Amino acid sequence: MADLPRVTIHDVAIVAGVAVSSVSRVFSNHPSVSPSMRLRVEAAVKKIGYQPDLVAQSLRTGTTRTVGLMVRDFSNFFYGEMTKAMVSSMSEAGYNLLIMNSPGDAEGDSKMIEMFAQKRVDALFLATASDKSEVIRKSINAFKNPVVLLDRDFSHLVAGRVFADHATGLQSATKDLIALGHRNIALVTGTAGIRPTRERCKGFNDAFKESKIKNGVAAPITGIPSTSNARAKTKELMNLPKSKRPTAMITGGVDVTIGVLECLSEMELTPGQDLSLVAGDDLPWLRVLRPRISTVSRDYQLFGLTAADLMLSLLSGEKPKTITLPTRYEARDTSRPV
Amino acid sequence: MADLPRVTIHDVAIVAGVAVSSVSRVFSNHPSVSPSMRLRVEAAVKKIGYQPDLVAQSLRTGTTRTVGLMVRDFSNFFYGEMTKAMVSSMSEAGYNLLIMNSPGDAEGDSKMIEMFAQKRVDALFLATASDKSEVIRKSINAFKNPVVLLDRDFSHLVAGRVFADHATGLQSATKDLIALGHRNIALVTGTAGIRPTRERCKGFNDAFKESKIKNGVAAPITGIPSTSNARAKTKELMNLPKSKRPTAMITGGVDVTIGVLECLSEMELTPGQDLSLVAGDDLPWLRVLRPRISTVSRDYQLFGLTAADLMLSLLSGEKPKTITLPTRYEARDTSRPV
DNA sequence: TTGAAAGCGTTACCAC
DNA sequence: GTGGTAACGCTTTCAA
Repeated sequence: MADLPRVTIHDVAIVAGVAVSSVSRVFSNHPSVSPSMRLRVEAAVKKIGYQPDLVAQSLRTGTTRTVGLMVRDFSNFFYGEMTKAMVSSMSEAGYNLLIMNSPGDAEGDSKMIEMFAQKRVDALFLATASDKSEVIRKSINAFKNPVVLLDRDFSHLVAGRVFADHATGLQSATKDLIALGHRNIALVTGTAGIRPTRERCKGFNDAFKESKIKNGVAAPITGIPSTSNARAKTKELMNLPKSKRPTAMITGGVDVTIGVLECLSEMELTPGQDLSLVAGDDLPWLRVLRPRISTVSRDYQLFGLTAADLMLSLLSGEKPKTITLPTRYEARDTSRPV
Repeated sequence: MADLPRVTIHDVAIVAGVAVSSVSRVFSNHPSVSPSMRLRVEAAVKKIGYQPDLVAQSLRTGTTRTVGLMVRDFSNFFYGEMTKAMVSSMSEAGYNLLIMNSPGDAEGDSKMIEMFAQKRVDALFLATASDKSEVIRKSINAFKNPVVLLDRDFSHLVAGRVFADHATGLQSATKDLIALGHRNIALVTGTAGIRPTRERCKGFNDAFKESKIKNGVAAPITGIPSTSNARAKTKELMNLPKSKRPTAMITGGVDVTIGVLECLSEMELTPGQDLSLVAGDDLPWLRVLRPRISTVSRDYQLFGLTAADLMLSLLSGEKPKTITLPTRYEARDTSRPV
């Protein structure tokens, strides 16, 4: 436990018999350093095992080579895949990721962002709990380094944005179900406070408008944040009198999908038979389920990769832009005629 | 983009008309600071919107209140749940998590650990690619702050350890299958370079030894790291002539489970009917699968929580210890007589 | 209780 | 090309 004193650039200077500034130059590949100097310094470094202190470097240079990442739920498969891709890309470029859980409320998110600022991160990846909150918007605005929003759409905010085109996928799915004769379709999804939900609702509603059917029941059910919530809501829907019960369901988000499936399986209802079902997000294990569930899918890792690329471009001084990634509706065994 | 100069403790001192040291004392709740001083400083802080610079603090105090976390795969459900729990617990205690992907090889892991050291993290959570590598052992040893190993068991290393008792769960599962008449059971799992695999093999082999059956084929198949590998290996096994084909399979790890299920479903083989199957790790969606797959389950979030608690105890100066968390075999529809 | 000043380990400017 | 030195923003003695 004896805290042996740290080996500093000073020690290297002494051992090599040169000035600290020269040692520093060697490390930063400064143009004007003689070969002999480089050799002496490198020998000394090897001899005493010096490693630069990144904290001191940060204080001096004002850059930490650390980027903050805040999401709501790391155990969510989408965020897991995304994080994995981001960590790889960013670390290749010499950046580390500092992670925080979004507390789930605006005040909390705001505090987190300020925390990141105090840690002096060079940039921020953000999937905030809401993208309509003025408090959050303010703290993002106060943060003077690059920001990339992950499927969040604050207005009047200079930031990079990566979007998934949920609307188009959802619209295709809904149109297909309508074409199959469904009139009462339930879209069960998360809070309207964030973009993905709003986009899903939009695609859903647009499909109904477009097809001009009468008696269509297109009431998106939002505010279902968790697996257990989704399970309960599904039960409620399935227990409705037959005339009011939806003949098809569309889920929004991975948690909701699991909850809906859990409920159906509890109630011994078979999707594709007792009702039609479209999962609003793809999951690897959906492939082993029988019947095969229709999905609106997209590439999660690509999302992370794209966000990282965008971030690196911002970090190198380019202008923020918005990139929208496609989603694709895949009809499988559970898109059936009424 | 005009980088307005940072508001420092110095500015506060000037505005409040006091010394910087006094401002510092107010912030660190030093006992000897008069109420009037506190008021003046707080007013000044509010007036100019000062927020302490954590990097400068770190350099001065030698502590970053940042803990490193290295795992192989954030998209793995287990690590996701674990990470989530850790981030919560640690951040409650005022610590942030800096994350890195394990490159998957010893040299890479070693470099990452040195990187963490340069970033001066206060401690390290580690799920290394191997726990038999001397290179990795050395870099962990060179790291002078607390370390908690996540289901990794380096010998001769002072570190906290959190283990899952895979052996017991696997042993129960294997015994059950043997009792059901299975003699040729395939355990398909990851690399033997890490503890979970070794423990699973141990439990598996112990069950065979203990039951003293003759002609038992107990050859664990290790070195299957990914979903696609598992799928290929399963295909190979299922295509074996009937006399050599296993009548039961046990998977080790979440990726393997998915791969095996994918293959079975491709080959139109039904677990519980065409062969018995035990998933060596639980997953939330296993509950919606029919037939219901037998599993060896454990509490993932508890794992993260326990690791965080252990870490905090180390951080407060307590001695490292090893905590082993239970696993539980749950026979469901896919543990069937031969 | 308060203030002055040293120093944490770097980098970058300025002489030489 | 190299060396000295002043910061970076903070905490922590040490005096007063």
